[in-house]
Amino acid sequence: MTEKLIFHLDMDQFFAAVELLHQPHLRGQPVIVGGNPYGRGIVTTASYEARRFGVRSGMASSEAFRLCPQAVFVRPDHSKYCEISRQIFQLLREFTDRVEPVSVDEAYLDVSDSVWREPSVEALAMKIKQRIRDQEGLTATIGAGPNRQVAKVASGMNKPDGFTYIPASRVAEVYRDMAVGDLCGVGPSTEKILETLGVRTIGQLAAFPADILRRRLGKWGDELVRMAQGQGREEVQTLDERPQEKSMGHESTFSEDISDPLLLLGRLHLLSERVSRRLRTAGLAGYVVAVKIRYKGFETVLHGRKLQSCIQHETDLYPVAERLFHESYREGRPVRLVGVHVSALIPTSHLIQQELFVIERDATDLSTACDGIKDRFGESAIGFASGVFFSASRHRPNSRRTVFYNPFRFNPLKPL
DNA sequence: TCTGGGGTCCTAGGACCC
DNA sequence: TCTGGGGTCCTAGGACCC
Repeated sequence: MTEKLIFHLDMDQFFAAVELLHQPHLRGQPVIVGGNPYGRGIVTTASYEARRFGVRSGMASSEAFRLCPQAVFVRPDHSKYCEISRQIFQLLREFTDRVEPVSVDEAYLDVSDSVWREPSVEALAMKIKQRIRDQEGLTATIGAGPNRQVAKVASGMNKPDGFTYIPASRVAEVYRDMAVGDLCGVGPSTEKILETLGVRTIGQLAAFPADILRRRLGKWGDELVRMAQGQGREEVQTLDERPQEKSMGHESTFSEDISDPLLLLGRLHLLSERVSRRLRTAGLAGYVVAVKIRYKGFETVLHGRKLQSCIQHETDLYPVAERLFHESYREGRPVRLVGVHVSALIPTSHLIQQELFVIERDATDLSTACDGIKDRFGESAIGFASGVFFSASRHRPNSRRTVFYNPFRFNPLKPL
């Protein structure tokens, strides 16, 4: 059996790059795609110019603004990114039919069968990068290796617009002095645990006794050692092969903390509607409902329950969410976020036995009618009265337009 | 400084049954 | 009256990823 060759492709500063394509006059300036710097948003993507000021994705927008007050803040426009992403994935399938999307801007490609048509691994990677540049005007970084984990580490080594190939024979040498945090799956918490064991580099991790690690990290300990030794999954799953979703949910953070149960329930109602609409679109129903409440101070509680029969419509989902909310909400405490999640999903086509899936005829008719209106006029065109309060205030007429929050240009939120 | 929203996977404790 | 041990299911929470 010949060795596999996996590519990990990562678009460079994708959201920011797309914004720069649409607004070329912003080139060379620090651009931050993310939430309102005066509100509770976070940075989704920072351009490389903004990163020079220490701005990182995941950081609070307010913090990013403090670090880089001259930055141009742009509200994310996901429909724009999805469209370009779709075109890129289509292009990738010209090189191999084994493409696995990880997110809008990331994919694994199994190029084991196509690389032989090219003079080298690098030549194939350059060809793919060039195609993306020609067609979309965007740059990508590619990492190559014998499996997904190695390819992923490789793509992280040389960004942006880079290419790195780590053949199996060179993994140990390349990994030896790299930080354990460079492995995908090792976050701050695992890194801290490893540090207490005296493990800082991937080389040290590869030689660490697996049984000690297993005691501290469970199964994950074994997996980590294997990853550090350069082993990993080789298979790439195309969209058709991808397993069905396991859970679906929506949550939303208030611009200010709220402790009025009626307002909290109003938002829960709106979220229940959105979740059930997605369930219907996907042809799924779920047995487990959970409500999430994040209080002021970030303390988060999740309260859920498995139901006798599975549900799909908001007329079934919301009452359950409401009950769960009343069971767990600590009266009077300010809340920053609420969420509704449905899991233990099953395709409705599998529900042949009538008793397992009792749908009220009225609920179906109502949902179908609402879905039709939303399809034609948009998501906020119709909703339950208790949810509309937020719906109306959130969806301002110009909310689809890119908004500059930068106070030196235009600040719709706070006078200087 | 103060932390979005969409997910997946794993663990641990308690209930319950045999 | 006190007490096992294994297995499964449910629930809550945490770590991590993009």
